[in-house]
Amino acid sequence: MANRFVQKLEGLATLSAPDVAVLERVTASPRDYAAKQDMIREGDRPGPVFVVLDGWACRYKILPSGTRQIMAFLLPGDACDLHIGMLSEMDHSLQAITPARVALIPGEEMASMLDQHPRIANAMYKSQLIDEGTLRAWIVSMGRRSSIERVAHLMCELYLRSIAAIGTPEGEVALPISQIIFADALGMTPVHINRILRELREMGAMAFSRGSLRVIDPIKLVQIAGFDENYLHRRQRQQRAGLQA
Amino acid sequence: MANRFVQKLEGLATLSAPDVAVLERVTASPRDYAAKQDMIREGDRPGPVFVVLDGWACRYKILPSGTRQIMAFLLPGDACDLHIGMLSEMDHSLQAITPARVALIPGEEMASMLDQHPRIANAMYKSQLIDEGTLRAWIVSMGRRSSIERVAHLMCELYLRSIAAIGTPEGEVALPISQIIFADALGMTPVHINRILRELREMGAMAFSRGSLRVIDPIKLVQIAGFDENYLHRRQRQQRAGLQA
DNA sequence: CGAAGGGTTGATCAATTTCAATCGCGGTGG
DNA sequence: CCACCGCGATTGAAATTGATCAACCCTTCG
Repeated sequence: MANRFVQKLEGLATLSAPDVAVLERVTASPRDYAAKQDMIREGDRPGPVFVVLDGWACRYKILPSGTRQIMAFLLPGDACDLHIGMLSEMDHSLQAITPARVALIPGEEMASMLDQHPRIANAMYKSQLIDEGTLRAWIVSMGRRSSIERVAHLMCELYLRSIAAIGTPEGEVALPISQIIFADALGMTPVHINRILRELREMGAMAFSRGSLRVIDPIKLVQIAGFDENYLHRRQRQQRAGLQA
Repeated sequence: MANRFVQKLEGLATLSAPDVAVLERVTASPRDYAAKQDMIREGDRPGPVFVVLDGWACRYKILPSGTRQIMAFLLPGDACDLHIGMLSEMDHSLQAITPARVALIPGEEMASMLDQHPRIANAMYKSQLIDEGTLRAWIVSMGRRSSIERVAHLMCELYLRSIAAIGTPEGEVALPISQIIFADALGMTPVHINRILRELREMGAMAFSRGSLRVIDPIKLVQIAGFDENYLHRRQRQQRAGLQA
């Protein structure tokens, strides 16, 4: 049974048996991180490429004021930048949110893999483009959406990404995220997140509680969020379970 | 005299004469865009890679409500994503802010150049990493900085980037940006931008007027912004004029 | 059993938007 | 040459959103 990383790349390009074998090899000895453990910190010299095989992680930055901003969530199968090693210093930190299993791929190994396996390179570049699009979508949310729209939008995104990554069974999706973490991701206070979640619940759009998201009225949720899934480029992928339906 | 793109890449890696020759060739027939003209729109099928040789451009997205969010500024020498052609649909638009001269490099030509000129590939990947870091820095600003900090931060960024791109003579830097565009980039209203600019002027930190930025007290400005230039990774580059002075 | 870390709620405060006018300048047609 | 127009800049006042401050609750875990 292939790991989440291999599964994800297979969804982005048609890989040969040798391609898969190489991917299996470079992810064969993953490292485990505890929840809240930093994988690498701002200011550190970057080394290997991080690939999350299981669990959730995030990119974040702490400001002088002590507040934190999360800039991205990494779900199973997601990787940090492929060329991370080219820079002399990390400009942000990576942290496990849940206990996580992470493959560390040395820069040279990554380079030769990209060089010798064009299909892998193709899938990984696509994946990176999608990550970048997600970054841009976050900017749009933070800049121009009200807090309820912002929360709804992130929920839509995580709902789809989580299903794509984990392949969840039914209407209820596990998002192992505290309200505090949502606050750090959305640039709001935990207090306000809490109130907005209540509002969304009372509107009958969705209910989030104890790490589990239940989408009650998908159409309403998408509408509130002004959500347009095109930035996730799911058309690139094989199977796709919808949010609209 | 090499164009801005070549100059920028030379700042990121040591290029050979053949490297430079190839770069000159692929940028030899640029296209001109008028101010406010779209280069490509959300939903369009991506084609060639865009490289801005002269003038300013931006990435943006229009929301259903009609508001606009700018996600990045492209200065002379800056390029859009190298692998843009891999996706089936643009998830945002590109627009010239000023009249701009732009090289369009076909995907195949780009691919073979990256393949055959490792130094160019190196420089371009570094450049892309820096662009991504800038994206993340914007998220941090939008999420966790007050409006005065946010404005000050963007001014610091554009001051340094503009000098790096254009090589400006003295204390006064040309930023061909209206207050409306700043508002669209910072997720604020033009009215509020105006008031914040006044405040920064009255504090004696900087003065922005008619497309020209004068940094009056660099230390004060950096302090207000909580600006840490590490995300621009200027250490990667050759010459560097400071903001701290 | 006690402590810690979320989660929840109310009351108040502050930042930013919204609405509404006015101003100024560069360009254009008469 | 000059009045007019359109767009960006500027300012004031009112309305709104979200943050802050302060409790208190609940569950988990050592």
